Amino acid sequence: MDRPANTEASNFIRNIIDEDLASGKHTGIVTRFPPEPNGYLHIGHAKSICLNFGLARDYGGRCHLRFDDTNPTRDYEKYMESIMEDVKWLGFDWGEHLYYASDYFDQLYEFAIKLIKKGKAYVCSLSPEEIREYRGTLTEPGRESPYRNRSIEENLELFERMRKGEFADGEHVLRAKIDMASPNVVMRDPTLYRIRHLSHPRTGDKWCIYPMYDFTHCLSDALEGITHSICTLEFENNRPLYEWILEEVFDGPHPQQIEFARLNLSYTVMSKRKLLRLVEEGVVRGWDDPRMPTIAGLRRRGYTPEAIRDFCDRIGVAKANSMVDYALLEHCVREDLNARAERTMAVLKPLKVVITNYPEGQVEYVEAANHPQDPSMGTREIPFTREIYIEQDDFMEDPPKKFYRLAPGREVRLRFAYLITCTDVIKDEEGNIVEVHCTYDPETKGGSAPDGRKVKGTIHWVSAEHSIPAEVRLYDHLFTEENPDEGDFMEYINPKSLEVITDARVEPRMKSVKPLERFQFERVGYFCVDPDTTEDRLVFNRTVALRDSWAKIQNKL
RNA sequence: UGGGGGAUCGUCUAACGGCAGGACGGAUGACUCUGACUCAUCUAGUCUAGGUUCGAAUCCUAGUCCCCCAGCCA
Repeated sequence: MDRPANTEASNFIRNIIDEDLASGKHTGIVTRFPPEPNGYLHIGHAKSICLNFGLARDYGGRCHLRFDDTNPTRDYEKYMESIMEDVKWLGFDWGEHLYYASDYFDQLYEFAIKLIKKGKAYVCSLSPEEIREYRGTLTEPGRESPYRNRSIEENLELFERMRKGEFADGEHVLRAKIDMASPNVVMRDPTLYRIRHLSHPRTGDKWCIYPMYDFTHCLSDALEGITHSICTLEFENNRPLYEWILEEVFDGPHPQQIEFARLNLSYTVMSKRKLLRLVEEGVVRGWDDPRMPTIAGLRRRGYTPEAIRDFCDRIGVAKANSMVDYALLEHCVREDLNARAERTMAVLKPLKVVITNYPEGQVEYVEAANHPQDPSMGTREIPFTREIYIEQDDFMEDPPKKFYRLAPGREVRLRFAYLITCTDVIKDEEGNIVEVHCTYDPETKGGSAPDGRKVKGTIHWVSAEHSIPAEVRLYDHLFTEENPDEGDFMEYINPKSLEVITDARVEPRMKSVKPLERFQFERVGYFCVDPDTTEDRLVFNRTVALRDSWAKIQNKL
């Protein structure tokens, strides 16, 4: 069911690669996906993953997975596994090319020494506050550190003593000697190494000095032979530094940094910090809550890797900040699931229907196609009985003109079963409809009338006796605002983002489903079996509702 | 009133001096044992003002608006 990748899609990065290949600058390409393992991957990362791995695939190159673990952070390891799982689940393979920035610490240290020896780096003993003051502002140049002109020998000795652990955190840093008057503040003698007496999840206590991102990233790219180092827009200011470092210390070919706009999706937030807050403050049930834009959340919600990849192909790659409509993601998953999801009938909000002329105790089975366009998916037998459930929304006592479902005196088709006509409406003391009585036409088994009469409406149903109960979780946007980042996002949390239905009824065949299996509940939507499902409790997540043109008509009435 | 980027239908994105195209959304209709799917038609755009040119989204000039940068985070 795999759709071929859209390799035609043109974007500015492909144009650059095409030129590099045509000019002979490169004979092949190498990209990388370099997450910092301090959070779960989200749909924004998926854009980067699809871009980097997709480029490697389409140009016959390779893409590395590199954990950017430069900062000694305790919980790096707990995220690494989920990141690898998510990348694999999305359908990408880094093969042998799994790397860790921390693997380069030895080489990075040597590069730092080389820089010092060239007189292009120095140990600065200003305090963090002083460094900030000396840096100047966006409109005023910075001032040179009083330690800027230490001798190479002194710098070498100090840096060595930093490495040996002779100083406390914050006492000294290694800085590049560039230009304190640069209009680009990134170039005002940026910090390259800082002291951190912390053990690193991968290098343990070997180091107490750790390189900064700017120093690590360009050299890691170069060491791995990356040709095109693709990152997001906020690193544009860092590109001159990326190039400066390589120019000063790296002898081989230099990777080219290219920046693109990160993904923004309407009605959601994407920053790790904000997603973490949602988890920590209990707004959602965890990183894999089906309302989260995380890969784990989307997976639990029932999204397929194919749908996510298709989405990433369709949104394109450019440099302009943009906000993609959530409806596009929904379109992609509907398109994929329409083709591959087995159909079944489920009644979310049951209304009992008694077919008064159907023999009590009788059970017969009707045959139903598992997919209307794909006969290879087979058929199933569904029990039909005197008492059934239909959707409350499929009955109206006093229907408007365009309503063509069940109503007093109206005939509709029960999907795959019989034509029934409503004869009575039963209400409780408060006037609520509790039951509907109908008669069926025994000549219409299977759903068509021998006399050729047409019925406009077809509704879904389940046997009252044979159907089994299920919990169904309906989801809506997590935020009420299209752009929750404008203002305090916590104020825009959608109180109705989750609706739990505990008394839905599903076909008896659903007894044996497995977590993450996906179905289309006919006329309702696409649903996925939640891992909360147990032997005696079925739980479904609504991935996305079917398009509903009746709802649109209703809105206009 | 520093520097770096960006601006094309409502949204996302193509067009590299030569017919502004696609997708999503929206609208209308056809089909239909899912008001689904599918199909058809329609909708709607080059930030502004000048200039160069036979011809400008594209080149030039001047504006406007938006984003990023002052972590020993990435």
